[in-house]
Amino acid sequence: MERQYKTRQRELILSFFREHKENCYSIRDLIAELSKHAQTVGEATAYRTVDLLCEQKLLKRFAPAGAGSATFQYVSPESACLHHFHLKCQKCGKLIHADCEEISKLAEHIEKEHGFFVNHADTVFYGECAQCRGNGE
Amino acid sequence: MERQYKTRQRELILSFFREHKENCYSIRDLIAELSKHAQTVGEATAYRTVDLLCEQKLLKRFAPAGAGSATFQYVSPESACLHHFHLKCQKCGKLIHADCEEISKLAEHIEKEHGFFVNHADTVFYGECAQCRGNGE
DNA sequence: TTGCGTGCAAAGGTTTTGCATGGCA
DNA sequence: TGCCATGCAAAACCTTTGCACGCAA
Repeated sequence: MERQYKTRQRELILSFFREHKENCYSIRDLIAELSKHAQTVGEATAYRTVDLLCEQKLLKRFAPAGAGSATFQYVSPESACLHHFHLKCQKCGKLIHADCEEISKLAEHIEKEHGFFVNHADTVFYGECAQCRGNGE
Repeated sequence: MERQYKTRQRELILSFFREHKENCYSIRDLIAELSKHAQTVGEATAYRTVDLLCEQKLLKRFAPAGAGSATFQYVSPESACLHHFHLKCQKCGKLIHADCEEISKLAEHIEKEHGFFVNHADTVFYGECAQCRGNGE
């Protein structure tokens, strides 16, 4: 069933994201960061690889805010990202995994009272994290 | 202070969105819909106008799902859209304004317990609405 | 050796911008 | 009349795709 080859580029990209769990990167960023370490990956390959990793639920894709490009961030599969919500800081980019009961209760509430089935994977709370709020508004 | 002219195009675009509160439209959709009524608006003007309307909080911008283009939808200023959450159906596109206490309580919880300040304007719950769930999964 | 992966270049689509013209106030 | 708005065309981006070559297994 394993129809995929292990290549330098895929290892490189996955490692990069795994080593930078705190931030998200556009394809452009990714290539720039890799090139700092004298590593090169073709643009098309980068796009193809992040698509692959998104399908495998190893990366999360964030839509461009206004204009700009999509960004990607590592999400560990073991953290059960499919079952909790995500809080994304709009200032520093930090992604917080909120595994809290209150939030799941809300999802239930929305489903029962509003008849609306919430897609956890696509729903992100945007705002500002504790640290950024601390560092002067 | 009013540095803006009232033009046919702006009236037209705002009216269109106001008369179609239930759905969201890409620039391409918008121009197509208007042309059905023998109304024309240049593409550049359409982009410039929706940007303007977004700044004025009369439209809400939805980032493109995967590839594709951004879409825009009317949000009435009187409905206090800045203070409640939005549920967006990924099937039919309907935007539900959830003015419910449970949800505001959650925002408080997130702020108090997680130290994360939620930006209501940018946060959208994606999922599937009651009707679409009814019409066969 | 087989067939997937890569990289280049080209294509496709969306959004922005420059500039001359048009139109509101 | 003075500016802002419009529309066209061009440009700037972002992303996808075709194809020949490279490389893992």
